[in-house]
Amino acid sequence: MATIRRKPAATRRLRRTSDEARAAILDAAERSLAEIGPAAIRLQEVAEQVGVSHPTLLHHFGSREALVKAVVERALAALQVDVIQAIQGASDGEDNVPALLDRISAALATNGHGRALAWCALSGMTPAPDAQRLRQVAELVHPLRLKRHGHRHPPSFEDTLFTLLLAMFSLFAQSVAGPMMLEAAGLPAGPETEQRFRRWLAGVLVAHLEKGSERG
Amino acid sequence: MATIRRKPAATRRLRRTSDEARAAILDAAERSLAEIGPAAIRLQEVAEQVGVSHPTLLHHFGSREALVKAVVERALAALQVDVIQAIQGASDGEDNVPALLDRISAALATNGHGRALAWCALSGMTPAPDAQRLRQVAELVHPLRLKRHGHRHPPSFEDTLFTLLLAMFSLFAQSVAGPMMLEAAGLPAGPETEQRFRRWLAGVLVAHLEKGSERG
DNA sequence: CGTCGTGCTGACAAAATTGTCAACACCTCG
DNA sequence: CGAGGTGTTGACAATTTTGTCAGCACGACG
Repeated sequence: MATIRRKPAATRRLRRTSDEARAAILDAAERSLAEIGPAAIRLQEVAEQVGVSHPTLLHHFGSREALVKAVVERALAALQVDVIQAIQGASDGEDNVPALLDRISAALATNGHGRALAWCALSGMTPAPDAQRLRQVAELVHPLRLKRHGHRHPPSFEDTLFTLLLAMFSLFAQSVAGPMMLEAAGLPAGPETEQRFRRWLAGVLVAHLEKGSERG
Repeated sequence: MATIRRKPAATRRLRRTSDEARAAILDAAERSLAEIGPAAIRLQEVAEQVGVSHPTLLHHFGSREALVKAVVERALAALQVDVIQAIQGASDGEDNVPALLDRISAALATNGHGRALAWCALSGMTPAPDAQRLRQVAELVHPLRLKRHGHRHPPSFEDTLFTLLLAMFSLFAQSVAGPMMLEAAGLPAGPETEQRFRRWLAGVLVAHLEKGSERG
């Protein structure tokens, strides 16, 4: 049996370490995820972006499903880190809420991570359990709020949690459907308007957080 | 040439009017849309749900793309109607905000229309231009708010618009990512918790809407 | 410099999916 | 009851996409 004929490599073949290859592949796949969603992650297309052939992806990840899973997990982990850093970075004072919202918004925007989160929610993918990150943040913030607050009518922990939830809901929705909603509102689409809304939201949140201390 | 052999129809073949067939097909396709997204709308699967063969879908819609478009347009139109009805139905008084939020939330939940909206936003589908529905609502509500309000520091129209936007963002996000977010918050997932958040949100919104009149 | 591990590839296979087409079946109308 | 219109279908074609596999190529290491 003659051996099967092969084309000689026209150019010097690129050879990466396994980790480098996986990272390059995940980068390309993540772009597809953010643009159209998980269905857009096609082996051929991703391989083309990376500059390799599609069996290479299967070599590194085993199957398309495993690749998608890896992309999603990495994106969500990065988002989590970014959001936590945003919160910690703005924890110097509660009066810096506008900057905090901007940072979280930026974290949701980078690499389409907010959109990736939405795709996950819609696809029914259960990301790695979040270990109740929001609750942890609330447990961190609530004592500070109580300290600031007069002792009459102290706000409940649930109120702090819901306030956080409201902020996350709003920023998440803005990152996913911001342009569509702004258009429906007859507002000029664009980052300026979105930031304007965020500043307004910061005012509402602060007013709520400080409500009651004025009454005491 | 002998004519091609055909299987005789085992059972009496169902025959609908064109409109009936289209509606049945759209119903089945919408279920797929809400469950997994536009990519889940597969001719074979939808046809199976309807109980017809897949060329029937192509006969009625011409192509898969046209079918998806029809599903999306119908879903979004229905959502729009539901939301407007919810707002009008609760327009008897501003103090009925909790009921209003519940109604809009229900509109977003029925038939997964909120999820469909999210899929559209993520897929980059531009639905039929909304004719700035949110703005129209704001223009309806703002005068009422001004009338209720003392004449000192009258709220701006933009403030009313942003308040509406905040409500829509929150309810939209809750309909899409509610369970995921609640879990991250360490709250028990379920409609009770979601309603609880909505009531809390209503309180925040009302407080904001009435703010300033207390100062005057 | 040989050989060994592994990143990488072309060719092929298999399955799924969209779309085409001629023919069939049922209803309506003259 | 015959003819036309149209909803419906099985069979087929073409394309796309995932997955398999044997073998090549490049770097490391003795």
